[in-house]
Amino acid sequence: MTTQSQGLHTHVLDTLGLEISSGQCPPGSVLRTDELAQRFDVSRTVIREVVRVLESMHLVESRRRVGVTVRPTETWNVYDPQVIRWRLAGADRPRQLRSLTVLRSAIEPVAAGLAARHATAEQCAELTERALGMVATSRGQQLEGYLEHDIAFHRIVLNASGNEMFARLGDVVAEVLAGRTHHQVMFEDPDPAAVTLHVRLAEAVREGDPDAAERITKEIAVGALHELDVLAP
Amino acid sequence: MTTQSQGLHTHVLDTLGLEISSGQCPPGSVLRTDELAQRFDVSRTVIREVVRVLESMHLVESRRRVGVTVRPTETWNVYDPQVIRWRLAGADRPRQLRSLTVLRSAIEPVAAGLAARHATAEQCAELTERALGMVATSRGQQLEGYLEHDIAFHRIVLNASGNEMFARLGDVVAEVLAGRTHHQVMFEDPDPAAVTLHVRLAEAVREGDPDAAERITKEIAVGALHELDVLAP
DNA sequence: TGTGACGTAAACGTCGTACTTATTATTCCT
DNA sequence: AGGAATAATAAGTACGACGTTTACGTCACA
Repeated sequence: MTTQSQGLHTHVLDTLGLEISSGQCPPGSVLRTDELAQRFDVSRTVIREVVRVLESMHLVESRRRVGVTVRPTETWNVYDPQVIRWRLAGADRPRQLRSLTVLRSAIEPVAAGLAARHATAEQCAELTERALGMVATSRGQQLEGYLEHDIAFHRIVLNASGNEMFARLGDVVAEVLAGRTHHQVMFEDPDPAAVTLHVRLAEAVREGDPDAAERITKEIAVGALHELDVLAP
Repeated sequence: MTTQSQGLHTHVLDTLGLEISSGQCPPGSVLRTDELAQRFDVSRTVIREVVRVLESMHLVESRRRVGVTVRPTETWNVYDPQVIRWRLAGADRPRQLRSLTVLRSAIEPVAAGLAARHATAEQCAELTERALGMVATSRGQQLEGYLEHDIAFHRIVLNASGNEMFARLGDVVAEVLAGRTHHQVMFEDPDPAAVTLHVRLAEAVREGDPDAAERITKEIAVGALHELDVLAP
């Protein structure tokens, strides 16, 4: 489901990554390259390359004479978008969503403040456009359209902050928003208050008011956290 | 220099990663697996595994009939500790240090607030211990000892926040602090004000005062940013 | 002259096998 | 029982072959 067929490597990586991050292969489990090669009906070469990638994500550790052991959760590269995707698709999506939302609540207000200082005219324009898009799709079960605008909106803010680390968090935010829309039980239209806050944030950025931008973004974050508390205890 | 000789793979990966992230192979450059194999005097197998890892970090992209092309900076996994290490060791360490410090200034105050709520007695004890260690090593050119305590201190705060994403930022903070101490021109002892703030933060966490913890951490962050402005324009 | 189809070669992708090396477990000797 | 020699195991590395995709040049045709 996650991957089409763009290469054996991708398929095996995706399957193993998902199995590991979903806890199906708990930390300490041992995998053997030969077994994996047999199981996926691919050569050991492919398996080795996959293992090397998983190793670079600190999901596994490969030692001679012992095999490929799954490492404890604390060592995983949880900022790797791939890992995030796997974990959001797996077992404890709620816990994961909460962690990520808390992270957002720390980052995005600061990023919005910086954006209010550094945003270009073009960025302000697109931000407003996206906010209006959110308004337009906020009623009548247009969740997919709303999601698209929402993701774009937050991505612009993060980019406009001018900080590379913030900007690169755009993918993470996208995963979170998408995860919320798709997996969560979202039978209702988005919270009107949130929509309003996005419009006001676009204004604050356009007017170059860092304090307002930061404050408003904090409100958005609080709302998101509250939403999680309500929907997933 | 970065790596001893724990495997050909590691050596090649480290060399190539450094060359790419230092801009020596600018985005758009094309590498050929055969050439690399020849250059490092290893088999294509090793090169392929390295390329796969670099690909998973989004540093390169491998396409048939084209070769391995270096991707633009915006796509790199800048949260990967390995990438961070490479970039800090490379050309634009100043810019990198600034980005990371801004990131810290967003994360750590929130993390400290959470730590004040969630920290265990044991964590409080070790935090105080580390703060005292910083005091003890703050004078008389004991930079290495100070660094060790500093890193441990911030790691405890991030861990005590109870948020996995924050906790995993410990490595990043460690890299930043180490980079500052080692590469920056630090001919003087640490700022006494910073030392005091750490002691006060340990107190605030111990007393379970989230607001104070957040405020004090913000001051620490401001100090770190200011220090950067002074030392690297 | 411009445009399209077509063929070709260059590079990665995959495979199988053989060999090397590190590490663990076992055995054997004292 | 304890320690040293030894065997077994699984990953690490190498090499060579073939498959597959695809950029690019060629040629024919309008």
